[in-house]
Amino acid sequence: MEKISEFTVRRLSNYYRILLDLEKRGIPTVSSARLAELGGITSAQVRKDLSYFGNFGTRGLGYSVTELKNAIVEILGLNRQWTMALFGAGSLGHALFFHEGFREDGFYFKHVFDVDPKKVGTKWNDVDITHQRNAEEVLRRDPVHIAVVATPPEAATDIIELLVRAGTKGILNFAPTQLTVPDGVWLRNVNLAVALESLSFYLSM
Amino acid sequence: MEKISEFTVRRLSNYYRILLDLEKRGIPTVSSARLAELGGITSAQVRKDLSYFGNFGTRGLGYSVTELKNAIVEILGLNRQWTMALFGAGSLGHALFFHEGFREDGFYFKHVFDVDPKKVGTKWNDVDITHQRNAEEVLRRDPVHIAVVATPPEAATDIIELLVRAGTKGILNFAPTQLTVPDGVWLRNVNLAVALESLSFYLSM
DNA sequence: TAGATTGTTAATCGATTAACAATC
DNA sequence: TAGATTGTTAATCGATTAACAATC
Repeated sequence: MEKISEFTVRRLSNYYRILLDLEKRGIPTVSSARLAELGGITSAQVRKDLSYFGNFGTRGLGYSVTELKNAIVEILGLNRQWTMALFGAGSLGHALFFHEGFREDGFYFKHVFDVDPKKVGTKWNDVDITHQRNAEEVLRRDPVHIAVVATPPEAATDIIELLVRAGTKGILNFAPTQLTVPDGVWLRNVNLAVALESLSFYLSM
Repeated sequence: MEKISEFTVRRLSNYYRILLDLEKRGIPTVSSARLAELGGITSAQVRKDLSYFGNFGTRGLGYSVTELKNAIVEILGLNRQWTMALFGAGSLGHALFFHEGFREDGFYFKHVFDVDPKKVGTKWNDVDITHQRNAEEVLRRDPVHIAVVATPPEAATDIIELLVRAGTKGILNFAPTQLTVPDGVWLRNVNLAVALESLSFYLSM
């Protein structure tokens, strides 16, 4: 397979959400031009993105909403369950754990780790909050696909190292810490401050 | 001023955080090569990014950590207070409201809006939670620089419209809704599902 | 001075867009 | 068939990197 850029993958996520909405509204087909309009991009971009993965449309007619949605579900790997472990049971961790959209997409939390003795031993839904010192052992015994790091920045580096040792292959990091991972491990950073600072930059102009 | 890309602005945010850390560790100077190493990019990229805004270094010696940090603070507009309004007092809104890093950077919430009668009338710290139907009036009387939207996706479109009417110029949107704003209004989207779907895509390969 | 490192220009790389033959 | 729209190639645009003169 030709190398797929992160840009393309992010747009696929967007097409997926747009198609879900069209399907809910009972719209049977969509053209690349309409999909582009709804996504705020060009129709050439839409067709180019899809062309990496196959031919999903019909010339003259466009795309079947349901078929294209199902194809993107396959491409993004959303046709199965993804297990996750949460590090950090603070307010951000809480928001992520209880975020409806994740479970609907097939992502669900199996483990929660924290260092706060007041939290360790309690439960969120039916998931125990475990002390972080046991995380490596727990994840070796009962691995997850993805770890979500929502701890203070100082804690993130150690957590990444234990995750690599435990064999976790996907990491979503919310801590504003520069992290590196070996080949074969996928790391995505979400930095809330960066988005705000981009606004303050453009608002200052 | 030459047009500055969003890529450059995001890297400036990163340089800022790296420089804060170097300063805290008492390191007086840094070269573009070292800054690049810490940020996981190339030294040419660092020098190019900075060159849009001025000459901050000394040939042969590199950059003064404190001076460069202060210069970036100016560039990003972090040398002042930014007022914000939060829409949606759910668990994500709660996490954002109580997020330490924002206030440290000069961003703070002045208003919180929600539609839940159980929440309206209560307070977070010293900020009243107000019914969303009064948001436009409140924001006209007491405007903010930035609105943060952490509501269900169905609510986002109406909120964006009221914000535009109220004259709010910066919007940080967490709702997975395709939104458009007129010229002069800056919108940034943060979509948590997109980051996870990018992981599931690459993990599926 | 000699070594180090910036600031900037030119070259490269990769992503987006335009254009159009294929075809429903 | 005629009009519409895909899939793909080539052209364009913009971002990154290499290279190096300037200079501390």
